[in-house]
Amino acid sequence: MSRNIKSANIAFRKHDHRRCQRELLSAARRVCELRKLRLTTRRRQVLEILLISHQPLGAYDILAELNRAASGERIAPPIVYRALEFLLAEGFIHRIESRNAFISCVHPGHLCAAQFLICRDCERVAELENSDAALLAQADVLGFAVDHSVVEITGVCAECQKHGG
Amino acid sequence: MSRNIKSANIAFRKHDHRRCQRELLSAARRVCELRKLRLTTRRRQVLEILLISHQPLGAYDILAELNRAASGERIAPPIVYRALEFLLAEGFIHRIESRNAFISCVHPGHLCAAQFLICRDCERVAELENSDAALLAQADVLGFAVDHSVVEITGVCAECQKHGG
DNA sequence: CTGGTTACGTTATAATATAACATTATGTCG
DNA sequence: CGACATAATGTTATATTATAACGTAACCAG
Repeated sequence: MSRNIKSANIAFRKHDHRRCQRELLSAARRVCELRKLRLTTRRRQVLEILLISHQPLGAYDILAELNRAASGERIAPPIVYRALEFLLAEGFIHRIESRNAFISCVHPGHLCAAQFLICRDCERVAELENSDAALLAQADVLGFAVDHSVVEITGVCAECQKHGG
Repeated sequence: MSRNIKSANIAFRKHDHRRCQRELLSAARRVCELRKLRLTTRRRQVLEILLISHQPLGAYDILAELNRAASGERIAPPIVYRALEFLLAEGFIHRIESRNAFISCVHPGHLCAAQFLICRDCERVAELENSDAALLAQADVLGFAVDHSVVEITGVCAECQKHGG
């Protein structure tokens, strides 16, 4: 559990983010190779944009970033949404439903049931990896076959509680 | 726990829904009276539409229903969104983030941390009342002050597993 | 090198949500 | 009562998020 909490906290801890970016990108490359999938330029670009920070971005933010980078081109929404769809399916990113936004996964390719702590002050998002045993047990009692879980907790992070007063 | 599971299951169990509707509506009335709030015609209409079933409805579905009922009037989106905002704030309904939809609460006014089991076959939604102790404990360890939680589990309900094969 | 498949590009539009401001209803206090 | 303050509703326009539909290009298996 302490490992999870530590890893969960990555967005909140100081770390060598250049390296973090590089590692997450090459992890994605490796996973794609293993799965015989194509991490095409577009897909990589979208992933790279999400890897710039550990914050969630809207599809149109990503779109704007793409269009800003590639001056001249005029990229349209479906391109971004298709790349996002791929990255989601392979577990390289997550969708934050309560924000209509997307965020890079800190355990790429695991297809884990992620849980998020979202600070409404600083907007940072921590990803926890724990699955919720109690809830899954309850689903099981009801005979409900779980596919996908969305767990998004909004509140104020420790740091903002100190600073914000 | 068995009580929760039972109540959770209301959308899935046969029950006297006329009565269920009446009870949930009068519960809302009582809560508003207690809190000195106005359950105006519009707000009541929107709640009634959501009480027609235990299924989630989109804002524009509700809008269409309002406009169909009141022939002649041409009600606009902000009216619906404002009523929804009120009903959400008072805990009479919930928002299902992963569907951009709204659903009546089976414990009106409790401001409970609801959790949902959403069947992707029959689209029915069960509301569980349990809060997730493990997750909250973990948030606590991180010093994160929880405000609001979104827990939405998608899968296939027991009934659809039998029928769908 | 050709036919099937996958990914990308383009246009248009659907679906969801809110800003901004005008109007009406409600409660309250002299 | 009646005038004010507040809350709620109504109206117009527009922002934001997402997808349908169809054509083109890239890839790769035989």
